[in-house]
Amino acid sequence: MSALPTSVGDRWLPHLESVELPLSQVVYESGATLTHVYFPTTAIVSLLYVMENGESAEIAVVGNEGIVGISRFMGGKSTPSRAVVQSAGQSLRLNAEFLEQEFNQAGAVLHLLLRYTQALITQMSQTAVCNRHHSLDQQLCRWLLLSLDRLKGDELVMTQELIANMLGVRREGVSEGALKLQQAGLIRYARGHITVLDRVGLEKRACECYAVVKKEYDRLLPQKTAI
Amino acid sequence: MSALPTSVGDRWLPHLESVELPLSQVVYESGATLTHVYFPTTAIVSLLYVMENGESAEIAVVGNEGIVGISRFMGGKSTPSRAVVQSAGQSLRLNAEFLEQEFNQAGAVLHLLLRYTQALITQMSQTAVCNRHHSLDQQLCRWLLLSLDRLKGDELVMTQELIANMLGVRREGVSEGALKLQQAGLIRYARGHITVLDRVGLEKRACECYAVVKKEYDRLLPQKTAI
DNA sequence: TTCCTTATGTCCGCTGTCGCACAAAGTCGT
DNA sequence: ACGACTTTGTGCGACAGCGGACATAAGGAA
Repeated sequence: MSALPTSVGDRWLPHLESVELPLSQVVYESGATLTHVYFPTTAIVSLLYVMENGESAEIAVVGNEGIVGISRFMGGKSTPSRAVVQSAGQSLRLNAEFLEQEFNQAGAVLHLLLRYTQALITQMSQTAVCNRHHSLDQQLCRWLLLSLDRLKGDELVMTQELIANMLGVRREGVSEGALKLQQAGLIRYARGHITVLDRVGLEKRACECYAVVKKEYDRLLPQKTAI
Repeated sequence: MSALPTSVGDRWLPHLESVELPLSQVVYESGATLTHVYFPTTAIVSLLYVMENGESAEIAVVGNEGIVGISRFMGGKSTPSRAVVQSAGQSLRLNAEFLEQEFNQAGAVLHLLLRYTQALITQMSQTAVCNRHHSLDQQLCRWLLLSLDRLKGDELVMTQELIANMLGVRREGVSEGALKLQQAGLIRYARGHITVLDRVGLEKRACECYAVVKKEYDRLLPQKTAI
């Protein structure tokens, strides 16, 4: 965060410490609680996800424009993406300006919002890893499970075409994958209706990505959350 | 954010509004400034990235556990990933507890940190899209450019093996890609040293992902940032 | 019922990337 | 200068997923 140290100036200076970061040094380990947050000046740090089998993929790269360790704390007005309803239903809605006022007073609500953001970031990272390393069949299982967790019951109302669009693959690939799952007795489907028969079986076929995301959501957003 | 509305209670209630979200509705469009933030109850909303050619990939899925529109505002203590130094050099370091105290007082520093977080999220999203849809050659160009932006000069000190690990691909693939770039006169390299000769040429060969990420970093973190 | 639209099943050749094996060339320590 | 190690080049078979073309089947509307 190149502009940060100089402008914050006097208040931060006594707490800022210059360190060397040699090649291949692990700045923080998966799952570890950070003791420091880093603002690289000339170093570049890669955020990397390492899978169970040792394969890995870079999620992002951080240089002097940024911060390593955002998980230890957590605006523009828009984001370069689109949001599409994937399943019809109800929703609550809050005025953004009001939310902004709330937010400016910080407090417990703020921290909840930020924890959710961290969970969402985990999901995005895992999506990147999954896209790189896992088969269409595995990704289909992951996707079904993630959707199922967000619905009551065991039925999804969505066509294979829609799923293909969400995963960014061909519809035919989803058809073949779904057929295998049906033949294995894990799901049953017909014309836009998918019923999950064997949830545990799906979890076994899915890659680790589903479990990682689920675990992190549970950790960061326990149901008993009280503000 | 299932726990949020009930616990915040009286203060938020007058501002909360229940709406229907029909299938295929666009909740917010790429690049648009949001007027509302959504807390789905029974609906599921997919965050989708649409490429220039119309192909798309889902970045994340949000149900009643979450929020649609985090870009309109923005804590666990760790994250399920590893951070590895990718290029030796110096760095500043700030005590995390001190940062947390600063943070709790909100203010301008907070907003800068959150804007950076949003830029980082863009990079993660784009990585996921890129992994899904673009060739190794394109991704190599993107990666070289992103790294180059974080260094002074035009030379990268890193082996093709390391690059392969970062991209999550085979070393041989990187070798072939690098060879093409050298034969095209865009780069020159030897045993862990890569010199970029034609930056514009690299940008032309890269997929749109590089430009999207760069543009968003520039928008959210302009160099003249003052606190 | 009949027709039309939507959803799913199946086949084929093509291409990019993988996994593996090994050669060639450069660098470093002694 | 020599050997050992690191880095890069190259060839080859295997295979997942793509693109395209069609066939089949299940609602829904008239």
